[in-house]
Parts: sequence; C-alpha cells; structure tokens
Amino acid sequence: MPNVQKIADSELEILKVLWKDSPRTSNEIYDALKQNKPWSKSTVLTLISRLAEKGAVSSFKRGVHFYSPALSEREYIKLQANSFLERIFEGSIKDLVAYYCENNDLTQEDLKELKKMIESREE
Amino acid sequence: MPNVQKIADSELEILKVLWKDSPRTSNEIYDALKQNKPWSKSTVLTLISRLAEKGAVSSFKRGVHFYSPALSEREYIKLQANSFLERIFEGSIKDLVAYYCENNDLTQEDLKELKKMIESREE
DNA sequence: GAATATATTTTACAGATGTAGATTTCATGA
DNA sequence: TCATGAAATCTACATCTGTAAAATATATTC
Repeated sequence: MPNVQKIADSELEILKVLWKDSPRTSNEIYDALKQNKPWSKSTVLTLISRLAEKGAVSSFKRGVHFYSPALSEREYIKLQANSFLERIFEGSIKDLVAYYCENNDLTQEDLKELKKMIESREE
Repeated sequence: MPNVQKIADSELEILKVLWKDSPRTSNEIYDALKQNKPWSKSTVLTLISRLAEKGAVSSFKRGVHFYSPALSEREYIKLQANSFLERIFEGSIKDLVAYYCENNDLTQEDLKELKKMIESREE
C-alpha cells in the first residue's frame, strides 16, 4: 500500500473514476466526471498530479499518459473505516454497530439479513 | 443544532474537552489539553474563536470568558456517522455493518451481543 | 519540417487549517 | 488611579484544498 497521506475530497473523485476502470487517460477521466463534476481539464490534471505526488495513482506513457490507482478501493475503505472507528467510537465495533442499528431505520429485512450475517460468523 | 460547518481536527480537540465538562475558561481548556496537545495558549484561543465563528461553541463572560459547546457530542457523532455512511457505503447501513463484521476480529462474545442487539430490534 | 492541436506542467489565487507571536484590552492589587 | 499581569484579539505564515488560466511540451497533419 502506497504511503497515502490525506486524500482530499476532490482528489477522491478521480480515484473513484479510476477504480471503475483503469488505466485511463486524463481525457477519459475528464469525460467520466463531466456529469457530476464539470471541472476543467486543467483542474482534472491538477488533481491527478496531486494524487501522483501522494503516491495514490501511477501512470505510464504510451503516446499519451495513462493513469491507474495505486491505492485500491478496498484499501481506501479500510483506511477510512479504521480511522472512523477510532475517531468516533474509540475502536469499539460493537458501539459502532449499536449506533447504526439504534439511530437509523433498518427494515425488518435488513435486520434479518444482518442477523444471518452474524450467525454465519458465529463459531 | 447550530449551523456547523466543517470542524477541523484541531478544533475538535477543544470540543472534546468541553464535552467532558463545561463551561470552562480558556486556561482550563489549555490545561486539559496540555498532556496530549501541548499547544500554546494563543493556539488554544485561536481554535476556540474559530469554533465560535462556526457556531460550535458559545461563551459568557463573568470576569473572564467561559466557553461551552454549542454542538453536543451526540449531534457531532450523528453528523459524522451520516457523512461517513454516505461517503463510504453509499448510505447502506447493511453494507457498513457487514463490512465491520467481516473485516475485523470480533470475538464470539461480541457476535453474541450484536446478535442480541439486532434481535431486540426485530419486529 | 512547420503549423496546429492536444496534453502536461507551471503558476495562481482564495479559503481552510495548524500553529503561534504581537498587540491590545481589561481586571485587580497597591 | 496606575501599574501589572493575564486574557483576548489581531496578525502572520506555511501548507493544503478547490479551482483554473498561462505557458510549455509533444504529437499529428500537411
């Protein structure tokens, strides 16, 4: 796993695109973002290069540059999930799960599925 | 709930102190932080005033100023929990709970308790 | 190879954050 | 009431983030 410092929100958008499919060129990334994040090509390139500095994307050049994530979505989620768990629930998964179960509307189906999931992990 | 914009990590340290006990003076906050965050008094005051601007702490003056959180820990956790849920698990609590159950070492006890918790909410 | 189009890098700039010194205000004791 | 010391505000400054224009390098076409 690369030495990934903080990844800014806008940078994350680039990674999300690359996680869907890579390698991609800056133009392809630009196009993929056009709908939700209508940034200039320049902005897209800036974000890519910041990610590259942070070691979160790699690239190779075949005519034009092609970019790939150097940090997988799985790894990213893991980092976020751990940091959130620590920051907010002092590392207690039980507290975290309890919080979400108590404070949100889970349907009976959801509860059933969760129970199944837990049972499948029980001994 | 105050109109709380982003609360920076360092600002959060102030709030944590105030959540433990309030109102407190800037000196008391400074003292409480000394161990973990040996910041200058000036820094502490800067953070307090940024929090005040953001509407996250209030104060009154009796001789010296006393500060209190205007955002409760409960509210803060709620904001964080919601934003995390959306950002990382696209709003699916099921996915979130599943993630933590699958990717961490929960003891049999933990699982049992979680199951109980879920059962208690079932139907 | 020169002109042009396109991709990449540099520079920019405002706002947020981490950190704190300098300055001012204010309460309090002499 | 004046000095003094503490508290509060103002100013500062580097780094990060969001956003992009300007400049440059590179590929492509005639």
